[in-house]
Amino acid sequence: MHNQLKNISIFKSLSDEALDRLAAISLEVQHQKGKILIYADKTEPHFYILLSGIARAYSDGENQEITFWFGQSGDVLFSFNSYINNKPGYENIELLDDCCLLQMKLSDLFSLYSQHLEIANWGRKIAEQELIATERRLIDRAFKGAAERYQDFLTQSPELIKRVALKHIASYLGVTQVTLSRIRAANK
Amino acid sequence: MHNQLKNISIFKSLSDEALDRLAAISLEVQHQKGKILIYADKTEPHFYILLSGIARAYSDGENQEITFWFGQSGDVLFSFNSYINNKPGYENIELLDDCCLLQMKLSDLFSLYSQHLEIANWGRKIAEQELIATERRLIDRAFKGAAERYQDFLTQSPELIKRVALKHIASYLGVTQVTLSRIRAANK
DNA sequence: GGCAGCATTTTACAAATGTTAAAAAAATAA
DNA sequence: TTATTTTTTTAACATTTGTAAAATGCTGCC
Repeated sequence: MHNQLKNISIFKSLSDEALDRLAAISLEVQHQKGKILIYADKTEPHFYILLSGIARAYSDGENQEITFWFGQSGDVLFSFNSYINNKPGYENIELLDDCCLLQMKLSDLFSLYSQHLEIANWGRKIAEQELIATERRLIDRAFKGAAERYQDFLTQSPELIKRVALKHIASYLGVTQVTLSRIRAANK
Repeated sequence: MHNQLKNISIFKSLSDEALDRLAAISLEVQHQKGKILIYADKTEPHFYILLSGIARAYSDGENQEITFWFGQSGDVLFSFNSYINNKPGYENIELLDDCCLLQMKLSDLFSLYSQHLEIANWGRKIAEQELIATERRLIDRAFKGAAERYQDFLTQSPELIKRVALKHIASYLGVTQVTLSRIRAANK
C-alpha cells in the first residue's frame, strides 16, 4: 500500500513515515459506474482519493440537477460539509465510470490530524487547494461568458468532454443544455 | 495582546499556549477608509484579521470591477493565492471604513504551522471555513435567482446594506446595478 | 434491420438581464 | 442655503438566455 500511495501526486510531498501512517488507514475499494458514492442528505464518514475513473458532484434543485464538480484520477473526493462540519452536505457524488478509490475513515484521518504535524499540514494544503480552485471558478463565472468557459473547459479537461453527457457539462458551466448547444453550433 | 486575542471568535478554540505563540507574531495596525490593503498584482506577505471596520475584495475586469467578498469584524482577510501559492492573487482588498486589524507575517505564521500541531490544525480549519463559504456561494449562484440572493444578503448582512455602495453589492450578487435597482423597486 | 429509449440539436417564442442615456435623489462641499 | 458631485433609479431598447416542443441522431437489443 505504501508504494502505491507514493505514485499519487497528492502524496508526493510526504515523508515515508507519514505515508506509512496514511497507508495504515487506507483501503482500496472498487465501485461500478452509476454508483452514488455520497448522498447529499447523509453525513458521509469517508474521505476518498480517486485512483481511476471519473466522477461528478451535483445538487438537486426543484426541477433540475446541477453538476458543479468533476473528478478525475488523482483528485480527492469528499463531502465538504461532512468533512468540515460533520453534517450532511450539499452534494451527491456519482461515479461516471467503474472506479477504483482509496478510502479512509474520517475518524481515522482526523485522529491522525490531531497527532501528526506533517499530516495536519498536508490536510491543510488539501483544503487550501480546493479553496483556490473554488474561488477560481467563482471569479471565472463573473468575468467570463458561457462561451469562454466552455472553451476553457475544452482545453483544460479534454478527456471529460468525450466521456461526460453534455447536460452535465452545461449545468457545470452554468447554462442550460440549449444554450450549450448554441455555443457549440457557433463554434463550427 | 494575548487577552485581546482571546475575545476574537476565530481564536476561541485555541489553548493558552497556542494563543501566546500567535500573539507573539501579531501586530495591531490601523488603516484609513479607502486604503487598498492588498493589491491583486502583488504577492501579499501578510495575513490579517479584521478587528473593526468593513472591507471588500474585488477584481478588475476589462470595463468593470467585481466585488466578490465583504469582510466584517472578526473575519480573516488575506490574498488566497499569496497565502496558498506565494504568488500574486486575483483580488484587491479595499477598506471601506477606518479599520483596526491584526497583522501577521505569513513567514512567521507558516513557521508556526510547521512547528506547532495545534496551530497547524487551526490553519487547516481556517482554510476549510473559507472553502465551505465559497462553495456555498457557488451553489447559491446556481440555484437562486438574483432577487433571492438579494433577500438573503439583506437578512444575513443587514449592516452591510447600510454601509456599502449598491454598485458593490450588485456586482457581489452577480448582476448589474440597473438590475439590482429593479429588484429593489419590485420589493416595495 | 428495425424498434425503443435516451441524448442532442433546432426552432419559435417568452422572460430576464444587459446597455446606454437621462432623470431623480442623495450626499458633499462651498 | 445653494451649488456641485456622486449615487441611484428609471426608461427605452438590444441581447442573451430560458422554456417547451419537435426533430434529429445515437445506442443497444430483440
